[in-house]
Amino acid sequence: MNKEEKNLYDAKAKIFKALGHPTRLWITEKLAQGECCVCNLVEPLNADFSTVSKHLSVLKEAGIVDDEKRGKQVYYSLKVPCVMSFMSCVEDVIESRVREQMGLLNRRKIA
Amino acid sequence: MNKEEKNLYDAKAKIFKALGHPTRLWITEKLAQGECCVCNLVEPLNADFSTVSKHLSVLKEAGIVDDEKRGKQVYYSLKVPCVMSFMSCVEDVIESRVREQMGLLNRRKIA
DNA sequence: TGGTCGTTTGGTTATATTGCCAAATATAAA
DNA sequence: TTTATATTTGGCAATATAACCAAACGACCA
Repeated sequence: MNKEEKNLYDAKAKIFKALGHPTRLWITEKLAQGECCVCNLVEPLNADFSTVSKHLSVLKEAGIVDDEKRGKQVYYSLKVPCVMSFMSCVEDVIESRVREQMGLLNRRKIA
Repeated sequence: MNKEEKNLYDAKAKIFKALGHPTRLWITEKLAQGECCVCNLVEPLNADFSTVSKHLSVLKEAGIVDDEKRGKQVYYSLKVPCVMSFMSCVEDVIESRVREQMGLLNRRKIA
């Protein structure tokens, strides 16, 4: 893996990393339904304003969301809708894990 | 966000997190081309055996890869091919970021 | 049985991430 | 201009992650 290749993998990993936090994932899905100001994210997340703001900046840094200041508020929006199309794959992974674990339980029952 | 919902987001985030490391991303793409034993990953990654093994266990924990012991070797394989279909989206994100940055450069040149 | 090869596990240290608080900034309203 | 509101930034403490080394494990071979 040369330096250039390494940079590409770093860049890709950054995007996955940005999505790799429950709060940021929630925000991403929320934004998939339409733009939203920070203030409307804070309450449902039950987190500090600064915490939400920092999560948003991680998503922005990764190129996943966009922000636009309008008046006193900053509106964030999902920049890359294709992110959402991956969610069903992610859910597949989870489902298959659940199924496996049930399988293990059943085998234990039988034994 | 109730407890059950929180668990779902944790589980989803875990999958993104697992992919959120350049080495693990590289491994994932490598496995997309076919199964591979640990020994064949160590050299190209230029990393310690134990390091690679730990990365693999993160991917396995997340449900992304499967392992199978055959003789002395352990073969890992990509369990969820749909992961790869997301890569093009990730590359889109990167490309759009690059394009933006070039835009900024040009504007600076003009100014 | 003993050796060794491929792999995993445990421990340690360095580094990164998270979440909260307080303070700074910016826009709008009084 | 002062005040209030929405957001970001900086700093700090707690926690998580990463990489390396050494040691343990398990399958095969002599």
